[in-house]
Amino acid sequence: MNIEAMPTRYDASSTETKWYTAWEDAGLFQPSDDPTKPKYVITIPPPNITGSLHMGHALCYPLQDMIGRYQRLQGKSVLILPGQDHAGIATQSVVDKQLRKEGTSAAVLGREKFTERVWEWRKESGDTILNQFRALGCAFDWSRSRFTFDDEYVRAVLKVFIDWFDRGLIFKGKRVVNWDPKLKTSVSDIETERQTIKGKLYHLRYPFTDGSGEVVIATTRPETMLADVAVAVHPSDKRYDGLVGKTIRLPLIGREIPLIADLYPDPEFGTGAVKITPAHDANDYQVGVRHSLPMPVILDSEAYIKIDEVIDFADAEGRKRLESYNNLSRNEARNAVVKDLEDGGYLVKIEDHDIPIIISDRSKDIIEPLLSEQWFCDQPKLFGPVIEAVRNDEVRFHPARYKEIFLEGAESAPEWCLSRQLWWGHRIPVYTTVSGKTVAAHSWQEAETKAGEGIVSQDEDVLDTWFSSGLWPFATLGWPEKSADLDRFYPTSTLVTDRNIIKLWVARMLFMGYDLTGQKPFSDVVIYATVMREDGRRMSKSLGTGVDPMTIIETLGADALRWTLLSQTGENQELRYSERKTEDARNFCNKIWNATRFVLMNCTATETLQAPPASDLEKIDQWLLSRLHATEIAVRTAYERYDIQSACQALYRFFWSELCDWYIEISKPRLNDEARREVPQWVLLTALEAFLTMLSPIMPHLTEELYSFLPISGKAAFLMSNAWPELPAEFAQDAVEAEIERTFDVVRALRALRASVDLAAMKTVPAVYFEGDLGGNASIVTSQGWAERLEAGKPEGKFVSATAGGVDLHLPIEGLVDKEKELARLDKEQTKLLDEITKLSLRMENPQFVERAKPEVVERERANLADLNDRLAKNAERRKLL
RNA sequence: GGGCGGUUAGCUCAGUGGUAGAGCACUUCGUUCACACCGAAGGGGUCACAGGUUCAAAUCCUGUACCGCCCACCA
Repeated sequence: MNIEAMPTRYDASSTETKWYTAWEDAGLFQPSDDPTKPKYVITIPPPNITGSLHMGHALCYPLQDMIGRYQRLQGKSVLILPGQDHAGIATQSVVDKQLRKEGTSAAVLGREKFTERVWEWRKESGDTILNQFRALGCAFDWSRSRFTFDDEYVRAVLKVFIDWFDRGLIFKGKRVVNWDPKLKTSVSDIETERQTIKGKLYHLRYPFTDGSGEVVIATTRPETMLADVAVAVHPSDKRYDGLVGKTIRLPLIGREIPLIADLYPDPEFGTGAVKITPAHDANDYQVGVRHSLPMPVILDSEAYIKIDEVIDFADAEGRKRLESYNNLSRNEARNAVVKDLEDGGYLVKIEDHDIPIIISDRSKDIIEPLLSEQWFCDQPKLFGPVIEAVRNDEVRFHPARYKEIFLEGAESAPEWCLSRQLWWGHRIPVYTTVSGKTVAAHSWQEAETKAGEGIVSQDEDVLDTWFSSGLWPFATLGWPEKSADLDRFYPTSTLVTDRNIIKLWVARMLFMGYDLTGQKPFSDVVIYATVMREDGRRMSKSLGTGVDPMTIIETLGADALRWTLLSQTGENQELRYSERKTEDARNFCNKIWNATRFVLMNCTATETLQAPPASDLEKIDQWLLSRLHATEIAVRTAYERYDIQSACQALYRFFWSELCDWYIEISKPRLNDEARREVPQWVLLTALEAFLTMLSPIMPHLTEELYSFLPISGKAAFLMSNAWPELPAEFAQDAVEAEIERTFDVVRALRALRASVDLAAMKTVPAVYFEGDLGGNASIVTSQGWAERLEAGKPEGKFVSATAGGVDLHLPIEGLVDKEKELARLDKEQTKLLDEITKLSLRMENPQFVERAKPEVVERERANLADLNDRLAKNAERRKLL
């Protein structure tokens, strides 16, 4: 490397692409073939093919890359397997939206043409996000990339469905589910959002059939009363003593419905009586099941009134009314029903009320709880081994608090609605025979063979996306085939994901893994923080509050962005992003660049250096190596605990403060001296190699570039394939650290003293005097305090003084001392000293403290007090000299 | 309603029993031959509040307030 050619600014963009290509060409993204190496495996959370990079991704994927890079340095054979999720509903609605822009739609095209169209779209732009992971520097094994619609993957999905169907773990049932009337499908909870809107609470009069009075109920959805099948009260509610069992005539319709007792109604709320509409409310549905009530549906799949299931139970007048409501929208029906209730004298009152609604993420339409026939999976049964494994820490969560959160969810898991009324997804492999039997099979032919009779149809629905993603850790490795990869890489090591999908995805992978492979799919689950804006608000594309990571990468670099996010990653549940922080990170990159440039300028010897004999090392060399040793331990233990922010803190402090601010500055005189330069050269190169290696998981590009310049022996082909530093135990020297820190205190005091008399930093003064013991470190004080020489004793003439680290410093003053300024400085010091002395004396005079506190604490405080008193006395003396 | 996390310098955050820390921002000084995306010095905090435990509490316990998230949602 021609050092003169190194610019004084680090250029991230050219460096980053250069090295990414080099690593990939060298095959470094694939696991090592060496069978003796322990393995480390991550299957990344497959992003949706519709996905585009956001700040959450910019944290999640580099975090996995960083863990992988660290494990690789630890000598492991690392596989990080990437891929993508077909993301049924998300993709279908994106493509459908495109079609609508073109004046057509999925419905017009039909199932087959539509699916073809989605495939086309995927080929065009489905890989965008994976390419963005490359820009972030993610060392993923692209040769093993998987898609949940790969042929082998589809086979795995079907096999699981068929096996579980045959074992009775998957079954068809009628339940109230989240229904999206716009997309006309059931949706999972994660695809919905709960909101509260201002609405009305309608109080309605429901008369008894025998004319003996009435029950008043309250509802926010009056239009659903058309499908009411009962009114429920709490059994302990005295107001309804003796009334339960009576029959009510449903207003407008004339249907006769019972007054029943159930634990569901809250006697505190309203009149304590609840109308029961089992087909359109999840709670009502449960009541309906308990009391074997009919469950008529009055809304169609687009949420328009549909009367055929209720019409037969209405009286003549009721039928006429129902006809008038038929095909009205939810809102129209509400208005009509309320008007008719009012006209009929059934409306008691209308109150303002906050009503909870569920919004579909994709369509933004209001979710309708709707009774429909769907496929379900018996999750509660499958959760058994998982609950045990998590409880026993066979699978560990980081941060650990998610363990309890997970267990609570797992223990109360409901049945899992598997079916979606979409076209983009794995079609449910259930076939109906001529005789009406159902059979699950891989194909039409297999179904016929299995059933022993002709098949008339296949189920139209597709599977919930999470069913296929649940197989991710093993289906990507070839399961159910006994493939070499499955044998070699399963179970995987760590799963990194967002806390929002613990139940939806992590839980499914766990029980699918245990049931289907008999092993845990991974050992550790790492939950990372949500990336927020600096003001604490969410980053949201629709609100325009997002920051595009690609723009940041282009202007400030992927390494700077990685540092920004990873250096804020620990056990926190959110972090705040601002571009300013990435500018700081960019500055850190530049500092590393320039410090390395400086070292290279000072290590121009053609042959590489050997470690000097220990006796050649000065205290300051020993100090830096000791700090390096401590930093290595801090960084390694922090990485192991996924406490990335602590690792970053240790690296930052070591590099900027210890290596740059102190060691390099102190070493400059030796580096400029031919005869003495070898030791600091060796120390700098040793520290730099270790530092760059330790930092490389977080800033892979910059560190790789600088490593390539280092004139050291035994270099790895790439820093990425280097080994984690193994530092000799002799590097650790606590006593040297303490001694040097004390010397730095003296230097700081001298600099402050100079500043107090307006002496510019770095402006050399002829002499500084001192009293006390500087050990062998006087030269540090001289050079770092910018003095030509240091002399023992007190100077002649005027001077100002300071005390630190047990040393008195005297700085001669030319001309007059600025008395007022000096007095002010001494006053300030005196106030501070007196304050501390008072506090400390009180403590020392407390016999309880002396008796009960640890002896070393008492001893330390005693010494402190003596020192403070000593400094107070000196302060007084210095006043007299003014 | 239940659970979890948070509240420390102007901002963003470290700090789990022994004299309050970092980065940024701010003030003053400085372009000296690694770096002005830099260096030196400095100002700035009764650690949300109230009790308690302890010789000693930002730190442990109890309660309160506010912010955020999750779960269950009262029709």
